[in-house]
Amino acid sequence: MERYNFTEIEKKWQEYWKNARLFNVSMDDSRPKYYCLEMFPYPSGKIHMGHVRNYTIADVYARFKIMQGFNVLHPIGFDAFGQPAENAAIKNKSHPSAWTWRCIDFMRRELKNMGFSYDWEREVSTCAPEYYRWNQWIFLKMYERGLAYKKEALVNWCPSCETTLANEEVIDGKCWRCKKEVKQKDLKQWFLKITAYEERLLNDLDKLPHWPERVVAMQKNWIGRSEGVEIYFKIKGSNESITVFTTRVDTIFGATYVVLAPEHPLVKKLVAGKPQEQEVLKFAERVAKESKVVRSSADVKKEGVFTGAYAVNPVNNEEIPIWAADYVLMEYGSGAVMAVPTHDQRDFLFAKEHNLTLRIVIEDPGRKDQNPQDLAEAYEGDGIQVNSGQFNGLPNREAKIKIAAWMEEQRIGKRATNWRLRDWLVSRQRYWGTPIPMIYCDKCGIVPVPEKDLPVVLPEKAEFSGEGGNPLLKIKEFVNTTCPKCKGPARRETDTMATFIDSSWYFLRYCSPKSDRAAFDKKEAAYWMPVDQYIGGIEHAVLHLLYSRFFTKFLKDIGMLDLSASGGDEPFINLLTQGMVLKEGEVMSKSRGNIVEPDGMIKNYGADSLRLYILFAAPPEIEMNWDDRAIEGAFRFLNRVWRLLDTLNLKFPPAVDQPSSEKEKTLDKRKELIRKTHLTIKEVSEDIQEFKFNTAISNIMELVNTIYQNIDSDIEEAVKTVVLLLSPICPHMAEEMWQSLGNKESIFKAPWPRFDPALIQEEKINWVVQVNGKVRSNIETPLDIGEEELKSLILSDERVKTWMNNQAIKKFIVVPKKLVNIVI
RNA sequence: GGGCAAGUGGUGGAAUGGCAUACACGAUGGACUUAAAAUCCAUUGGCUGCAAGGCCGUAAGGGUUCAACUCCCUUCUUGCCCACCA
Repeated sequence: MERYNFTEIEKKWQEYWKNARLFNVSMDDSRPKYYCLEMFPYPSGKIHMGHVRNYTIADVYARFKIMQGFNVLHPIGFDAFGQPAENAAIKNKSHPSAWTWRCIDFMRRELKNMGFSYDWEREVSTCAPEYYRWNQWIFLKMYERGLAYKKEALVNWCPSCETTLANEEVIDGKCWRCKKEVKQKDLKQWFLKITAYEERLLNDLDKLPHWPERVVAMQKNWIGRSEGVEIYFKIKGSNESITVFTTRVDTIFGATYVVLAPEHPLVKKLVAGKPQEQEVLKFAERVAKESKVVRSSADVKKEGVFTGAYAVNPVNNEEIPIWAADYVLMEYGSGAVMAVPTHDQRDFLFAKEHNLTLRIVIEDPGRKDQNPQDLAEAYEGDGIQVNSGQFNGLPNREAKIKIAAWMEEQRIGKRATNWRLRDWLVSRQRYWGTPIPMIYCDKCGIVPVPEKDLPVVLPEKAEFSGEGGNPLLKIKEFVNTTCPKCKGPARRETDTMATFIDSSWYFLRYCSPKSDRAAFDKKEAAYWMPVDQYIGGIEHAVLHLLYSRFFTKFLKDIGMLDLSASGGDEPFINLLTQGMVLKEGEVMSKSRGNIVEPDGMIKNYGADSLRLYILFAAPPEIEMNWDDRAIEGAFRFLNRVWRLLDTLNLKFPPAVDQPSSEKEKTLDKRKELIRKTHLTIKEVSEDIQEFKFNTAISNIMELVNTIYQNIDSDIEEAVKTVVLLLSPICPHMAEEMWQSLGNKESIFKAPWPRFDPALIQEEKINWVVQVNGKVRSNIETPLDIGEEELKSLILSDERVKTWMNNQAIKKFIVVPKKLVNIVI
């Protein structure tokens, strides 16, 4: 037989799948549906090993589910808007559109070479007007409901990308894309009111038991709910008051000063006309210029100035100084805090620096009657209230509740919940994105583009010089328009949408990708949604996954999306976050020059070898280290499987007059092989179901090894099983072998094999015998042995006797069918 | 600073209370070959012993248990996330 010609075979079956429309699906109530989704790629030009790993995991699962009888939706598309295309256009003096579509063509071909089971008729690209039209439509729906709004705010500005960024896109004070430092800028920008959903986004995380815990933790962290009390401090000699938020109201009697963020609006008012005015304003100005990175680094010395004004602590009417300091952030809470230096480390450091009053109000149970001046650091633990008026003597946790209630009664405070989540800034001052469908009219103000006028098409003619900001600003035909209300002259919004909007609902578009009546067909979406299995990188744990959850809830609320089948409003039921692919412990990157190209691997070893290797090397969730030599091992294994066909075809019927001892031996071998075959079906099915592909593969390898060890018995059933079990992982070779085994239809029309529990039963038990917990012997017994019989058998074992050395048995522990431990 | 995850042969990893190192990669030796490739066979945690065997061994230390890579505590290291969040 000819050797395994993967190039030819892989091409043959990819053609076959396409022509037979094997993976093109439609609604079918006779079978359970299964929606298997991977995070669609940004078309940067080439697929990389990260994509290969992500999509191979998904593909194995999709094919596995097909064979299990599910109606499997497994789509792909391209997240095609975004800045790299624009940068490439500037660099190559071309157009982002041309660049993007070229990249898409290239990547599509590469994906096809991998043999993924996509329904290619559902492919979407977010940069097509048929797609982004619905971004605009959803935006308008949000605008109608007050969830899209424009406001002037201090926003994150990346000077190098020349655009604004969402909070989620600022990592360590730097731009997530170009890693340059982000500046703060006062701009009027479009926001989506994701905070209107904060409570649901938080609480519904508990309805996602099949999400990785750390993703849930990261989202909880990001939404950042904290409960506490808002307290109102009157300002001495003024009608104004300062609102502060605290989670430690039990320390209120220890508040010895109040601190405002330097940019707090009250600061200017407080210092007006005071001797401190110049100093304070200068300080505020200096802090405002500081970047987020500098300001938020924890080891920086806390700086601040006294405003000259005093506040009144409402619980004891004490007058305490008001300071402005850089360690208080305007973005969080009310931009003002009550400072309790004895019980908050930041306040402690600041108070020490500026010689402010310290008063202990919660006693450290380990150090009673301490002098506050002797403290080396703030005590943030629990204890008993002291110096706290009528609350003295209470444990602080109890006091916390009582003080809050009392303050509400006295109307000097109110229980409050604070959230870290901010509204989503979606305006981008870039060309290559969805135009925000809004019009500015001098007479009518902000006017939304009427639905019938959608899409607002991105004009083709634009110049990409890289200078002078957004190219859309310079396109007169685009900017100048008429007001839909008064028909007078008006201007279009030139900001485009953040591309994370595109990916916040693409999984819905896949359900009916061609629909020109709606973003998605309600019936189709009701059938396919929610996504049963979502697979992608951990880097989207907050951004994309949070935004998609928000969009899904919104679309359900406006009656677009019917998720009654799943009883919730979450888009993704199961989530798998795959690990990265590394080379020698480092991320593959151009600058490091350590990129392994999937294309080259396909050429040398075939897609099946690549798929097999990438799954075998490590469990999907953890990072894997690429090893050029190990993929050869995968290739060798596939050849070893392939050669089984030779063995089968060369087989002669067994000689009739075999000696009886030989016959028995053959029978034994056959039994052994059947047992191993059924055991492997069981193990591999369980492993694939749980994404344990590496052990699934090692189990298949063991079965292949067993076949070779019993090569002179009847191996046909075992070989057939190997081919079936391997088919989701190495689909091309499996199809070819399946055909060689005499099957006329695709292996993916065949049912997933089942095991017979009776056949995997062991005929004997091999007991592990321990003496004092150490393995000392092995004993074989029939299945139905009684405990007494077992005991006497074991105690008569020579090795056991030696180790027991006639000592009395203290305990005799039997683990059924496995192990015995004799304690002496 | 807080949170989460992980640490097992030369390497990737397996075992999640019950024979630690399955399955591979690599290495060494051998068979086949004029030779090479491919393939096949054997060995492959450490120490010790002629051998049978014994002892040690899952980052370090302690604990629970008849039994611990697995559970608990302490420490160290690495990775990720969050972070002057009041």
